[in-house]
Amino acid sequence: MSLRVYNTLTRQKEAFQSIEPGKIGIYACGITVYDLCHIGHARSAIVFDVINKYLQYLGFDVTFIKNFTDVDDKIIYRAHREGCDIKGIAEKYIEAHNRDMDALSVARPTIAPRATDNIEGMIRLITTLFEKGLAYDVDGDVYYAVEKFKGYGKLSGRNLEDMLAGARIDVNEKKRNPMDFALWKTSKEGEPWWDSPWGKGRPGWHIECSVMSQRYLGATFDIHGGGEDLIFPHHENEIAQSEGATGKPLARYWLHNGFVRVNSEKMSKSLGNFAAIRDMLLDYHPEVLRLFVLQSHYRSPVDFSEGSLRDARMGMDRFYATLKALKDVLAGQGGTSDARQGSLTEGHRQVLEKMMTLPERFTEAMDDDFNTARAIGQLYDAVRILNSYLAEGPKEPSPEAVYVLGRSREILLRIGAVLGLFLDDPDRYFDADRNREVRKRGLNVEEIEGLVEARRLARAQKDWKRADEIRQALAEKKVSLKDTSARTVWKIE
RNA sequence: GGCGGCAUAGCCAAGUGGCUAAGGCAGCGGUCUGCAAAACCGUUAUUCACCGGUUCGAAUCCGGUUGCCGCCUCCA
Repeated sequence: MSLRVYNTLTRQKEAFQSIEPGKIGIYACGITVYDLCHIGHARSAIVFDVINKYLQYLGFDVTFIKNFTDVDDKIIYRAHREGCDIKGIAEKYIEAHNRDMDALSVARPTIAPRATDNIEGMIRLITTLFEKGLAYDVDGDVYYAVEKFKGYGKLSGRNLEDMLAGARIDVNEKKRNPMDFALWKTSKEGEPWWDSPWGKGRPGWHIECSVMSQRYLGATFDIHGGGEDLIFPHHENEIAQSEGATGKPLARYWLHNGFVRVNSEKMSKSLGNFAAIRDMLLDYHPEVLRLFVLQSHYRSPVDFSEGSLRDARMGMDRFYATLKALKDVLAGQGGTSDARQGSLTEGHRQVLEKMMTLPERFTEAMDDDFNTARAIGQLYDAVRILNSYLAEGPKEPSPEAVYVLGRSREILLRIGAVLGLFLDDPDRYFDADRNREVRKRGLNVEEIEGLVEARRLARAQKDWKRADEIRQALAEKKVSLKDTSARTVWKIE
């Protein structure tokens, strides 16, 4: 089986074939840099990060372009409010964006171009559109004449008549058709401006993506992606601009991720349920966020809530508990073994063979339109197999077991890396998790450890009643204890 | 008003024509444990919103009904 992807343009899954063998160009619409990134940005970024990494895992040489739109009404407004220029706002939020993305283990794009570095290209493209009769200017504003582009509406599945029937379109006397959109706008007093054949002005919203995608990936490239809300008007307009100018298809496959909701309602500023990535990361390990996102298919809507994230945390704990067990067993053995695959006895061999089918089951899931949810199901299966194997084996693992566990861990980590999971050290993961949970619940580490110590003394005297009272008291604070032969470890439920 | 999507166990969520309807969380029974926790084993949907139809065969295709949601305006 080979890769199939759902193409918004054709509304069906198609066999994926790159334009150039072994190479893939992806353009993902980045953010407009006027505010902190929220979990909707996080979802989109994580989804396309996994797509990027998976294509690389398949052996493709991927060029991944994600832009910053750094000139726009909202940025101008923000700059006015904060008393600085748009460059200052852009720098601030690009830096914040990069920090958030790094924290989420989202790989940096191959190139992250900025709109304001491509003004000349925009002017050239608009000039071409003029030459093709697709653009017109009115008092320094330039519009795209959508009626002149016959494919207009093909991506979003609309036609101009239907859209005009909807009454929510700006009345703008300057436009020949209400659906025409701005390519270039006259700059008002106090707004940033660039010289152009149409006077001092600034670009419209969609033009930058047409220019930058063509600059870095050519007239036609493999994959264009973004959130589903960009289908219309943004991507529709990009198609009109790019294809209108070049006469060639802009992208072969259009991929769009579904929306994020918060507590079952749409995330919006007016509802006050905007969750910044930065704030979420105070409460959850970044991989908990990734796991949560990847547990649903990328095109389905996803609902963030405390409960759903708690479940994701439980799942992530399960993975890391196994990784910790593997780490501990292998550390005790120096991680090496003389055993060989061919000489393994029955039980060991079966476990290793199951583990060795994991990559192929993973690929099968991912090849089906990046079905990360199914892929994660396979990882849980693998974890259960390993836990069972660990539970059955003797305390001191045999060289065979060390070999099997070592190989298994490699496989797990290699696949996890494609999803951006299992990148942390298990001990660090649990330490950080405990600190976060203690802080979130306003608990006191010294107090908990004092009680744990008191219980240890009680247990040493076989005062089970006292020991159980302490356990009960801690349990009420959601602190669970685990007695091991050496010591008692605790964790927040 | 136009366009589109979704409806699978208590919750989350795969599966989109045919083996026993993945997996996670929660629950229950067991093993382990002083008691627990974790882990493991077993168990939890004869059924996929509802009604028709196509088919040897449908959760999966078609038509209708109901409910929820998104886009059509800035938006990942």
